[in-house]
Amino acid sequence: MAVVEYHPTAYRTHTLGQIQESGAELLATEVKICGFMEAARGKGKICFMDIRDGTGRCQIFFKEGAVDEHTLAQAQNLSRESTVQVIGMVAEKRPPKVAEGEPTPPPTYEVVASALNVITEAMTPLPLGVTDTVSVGLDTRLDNRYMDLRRSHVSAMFTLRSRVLQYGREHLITEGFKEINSPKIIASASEGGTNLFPMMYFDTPAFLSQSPQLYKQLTILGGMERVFEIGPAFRAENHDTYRHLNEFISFDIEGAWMDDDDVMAVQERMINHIWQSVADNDQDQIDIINQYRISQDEQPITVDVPSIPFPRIEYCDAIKMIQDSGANISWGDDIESSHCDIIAAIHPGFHFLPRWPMAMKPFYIHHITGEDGATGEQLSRGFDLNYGRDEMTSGGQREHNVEVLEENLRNKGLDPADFSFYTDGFRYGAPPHAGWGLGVARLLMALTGARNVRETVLFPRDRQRVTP
RNA sequence: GCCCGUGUGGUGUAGCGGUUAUCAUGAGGGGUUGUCGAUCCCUUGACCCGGGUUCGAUUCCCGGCACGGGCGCCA
Repeated sequence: MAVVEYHPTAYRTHTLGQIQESGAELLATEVKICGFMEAARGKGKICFMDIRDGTGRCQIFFKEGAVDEHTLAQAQNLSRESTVQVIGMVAEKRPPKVAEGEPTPPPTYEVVASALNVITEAMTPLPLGVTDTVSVGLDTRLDNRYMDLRRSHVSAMFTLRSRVLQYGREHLITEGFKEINSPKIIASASEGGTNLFPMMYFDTPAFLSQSPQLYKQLTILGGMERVFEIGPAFRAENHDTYRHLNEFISFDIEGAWMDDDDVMAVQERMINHIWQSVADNDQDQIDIINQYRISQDEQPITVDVPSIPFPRIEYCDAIKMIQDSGANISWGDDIESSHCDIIAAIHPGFHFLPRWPMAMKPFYIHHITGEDGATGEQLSRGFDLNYGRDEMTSGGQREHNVEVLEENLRNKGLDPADFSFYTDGFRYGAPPHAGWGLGVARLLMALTGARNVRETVLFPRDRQRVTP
């Protein structure tokens, strides 16, 4: 992971993180620092102020004599979450009293203030307390996300989200994938099936894209070999669950000269790399989340790097597994949430579900004629990746033969003519190819133990919420 | 969209056909303190909206709105 360097800015010479990390070298150095005022203790001749910036926390010590009376009073009466700029000297903090026999903790650092500049004063009361021990409802948190984000475990969640995307990118680049951006305003349904959000594109009716699928494929037809995209997808579905949003970030790949097994292998290598990198670099963020979880009487989470290959449970075997447990399901039925619970009881971690019936998969999924399931019906080269009961990914080998593609479209009740912008791309030489789309928010849920996808999305969009 | 449940200070909660409506956290004031989940004292602030039943509704009933859980569908 790259080393981060914070250069001085117009407002500060050092970050609070730098003061804690390099306090020993900075002793007796004058620094200018900024932050949100988290807590102020002391009403007499002294005041201890904890401030927080995006890199860490620091205690500021105000004392009579070092600052004038007005400054001391200002520090003592400042409302929580006000933003301040402080000038002072770095000093070693007096160690806290430790019980007999306890080891002395390593030195920490503070700033002895000589000047305080209140940048903006926070209104009171706060819509939710940043450091309060009371729990806050999700709706209140989302309505006031700017304040919720100041809470350390929430901040840790989005730091991890950034890292997960970074490690995912990193891995795919090492396997030769190039990052692309496909249009989100489209003229027609890209897959059929789900409901799209209609919109007006000047005078032309258009839609928000539900998936980059067809565009990824066009880049493969264009010879780009291996591509990935991390971008939004929009679905106008009336679902209302812990794992659905109407706008979500889809992490997609597509690769030429590959089949479904090949891209499953890419995916498990990528997830393994992400988990391994988080375990190596980001335990501090996991610790912050765990500290909060413990305060809420929840089990702490551990980053268990999943070993590869992940288990593969073919559709036919999954149906058998579900039937054996006593549930009522027949070949050709969808595997529903309650069925996923049955599989998850046996395979609690990541597992692939390959070889679904062709009838249940979209038109662009490839099938090998004669590759039939238990009841003699055509299987596809489509697969899912689940973590526990939750679907993370849908993917597969794509159909590269234009005649078969058009036949598939007709079989799904779609008119090939509506897809000519896409099917025409297959008429001039087409490589076999495969890919998948992964829900980033769901992957974060798997990593962090979040039980609601809204925890892993900054400003979620669901049926009831378009704001903030 | 369907089924079930819940709406009480800023936040999170307890509770009840007639209460001084509980507790925590916060906010305001003060005391003490090189503090560090600071602490102690005082003060402050709430029953989602509309209709009905009732002598009386925050409590019961109906409707609305909002939220939570489950399901369908999906990533």
